[in-house]
Amino acid sequence: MEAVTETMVAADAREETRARIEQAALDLFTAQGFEAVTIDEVADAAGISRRTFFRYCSTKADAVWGQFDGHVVRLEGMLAAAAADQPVLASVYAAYVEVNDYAAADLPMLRQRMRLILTEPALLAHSQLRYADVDRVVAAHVARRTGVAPDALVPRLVATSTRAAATTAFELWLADGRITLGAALHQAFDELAAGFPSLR
Amino acid sequence: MEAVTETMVAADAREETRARIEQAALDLFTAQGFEAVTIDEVADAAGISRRTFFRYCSTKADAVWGQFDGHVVRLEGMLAAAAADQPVLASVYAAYVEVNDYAAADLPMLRQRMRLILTEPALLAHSQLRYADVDRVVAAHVARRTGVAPDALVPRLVATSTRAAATTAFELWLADGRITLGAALHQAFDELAAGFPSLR
DNA sequence: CTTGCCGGTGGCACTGGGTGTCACCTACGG
DNA sequence: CCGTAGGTGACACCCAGTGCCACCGGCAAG
Repeated sequence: MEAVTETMVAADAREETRARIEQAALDLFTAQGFEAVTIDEVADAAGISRRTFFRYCSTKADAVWGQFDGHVVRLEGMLAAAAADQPVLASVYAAYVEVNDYAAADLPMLRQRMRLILTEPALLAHSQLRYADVDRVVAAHVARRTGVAPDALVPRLVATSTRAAATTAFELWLADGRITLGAALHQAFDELAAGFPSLR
Repeated sequence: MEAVTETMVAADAREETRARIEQAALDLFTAQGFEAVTIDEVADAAGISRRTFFRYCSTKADAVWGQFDGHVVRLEGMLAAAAADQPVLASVYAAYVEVNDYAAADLPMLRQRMRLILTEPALLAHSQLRYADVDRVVAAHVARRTGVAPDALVPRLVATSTRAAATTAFELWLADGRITLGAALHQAFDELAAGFPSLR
């Protein structure tokens, strides 16, 4: 952090550091495995101290999640803006597809990130905490639209099973290099919403 | 560990120690919270050393899971023994209900365990690793019965979403003191299998 | 009875994630 | 020129988890 910050406002420098940490973490974790890399190594690669790493990422696992909070916020906004006459399940379906509509340039990094999250046990475990936020947002939406409590069966079930569908779509997208993420999401949601027609 | 083992075979003593660790862990975690309790405290309460704790539980989180491996094995057996003419989804449904058919005497401890797992963030995260085993078993069953690969969309999706349904049922059972665990499971699976009819 | 093996245990030291504290430095307004 | 505030690094600390070794009990062979 020397010449880089010269002509930079503080917020920009912060964002730039954040991105450098994330890239260093993704690369090191991909190359050597999540457990095999220490935080000191990530911090060194990002040109900061160990202590500063924890000021940007509250957890080692957090380093791979990027701006996931913004992701959740965008999903929440889409759900809130959904047409009132649209079926609830369809609105969740559409919001999941839209929030995961990445630009082509972002796909390689997304692949790297999701491969780590779904492959490394520690990151898979941690993902449950991040996805819990998503579930709360979806459950609140379903509850609002159906007039029941957010912790009732149907809102919770819709939230967890639609997220399960999205996760499955990501797994499929990662394993099969040909299918589009959007196509995988559509397949998974169609199966789920119809009660698994292909099993009858 | 002195007089207790007098008339005991080694395996019995081991099992008795295991149960003591589990009870101590559940009680301490419930009373003070998972993070606030150190392993030394659990070990002391169970009358063993810290090092021995890790010979029984590979992780602090593992202490609350009891004989979950046996659970998974039983589920696998039920799925393997399912009638060939039964619809696949129904066989998964039935196996989940049957494997969670606890004796009344076991319910308090199950409640304590599940409340911790669903309430404590660290345990919720860890649960993902345990449930991954369940998912593999279910996906393998669905794959076998439908003649596709275990990592194809439908087997994975059935596995993750049925587990989501089971988890939701547990949450409902915990929150609502009146409903039976079996009834909650039935409600959740019925919604899921029919594609959320209550939303139409 | 003694010797030697063997499984379970405890003690100890070490690595690594995460936190609290403090000193420093730099940019800013007075 | 001074004072303050926010970001940073260094250090000390706690705790989860691991490797290693020494010990102690039982048990079979001699």
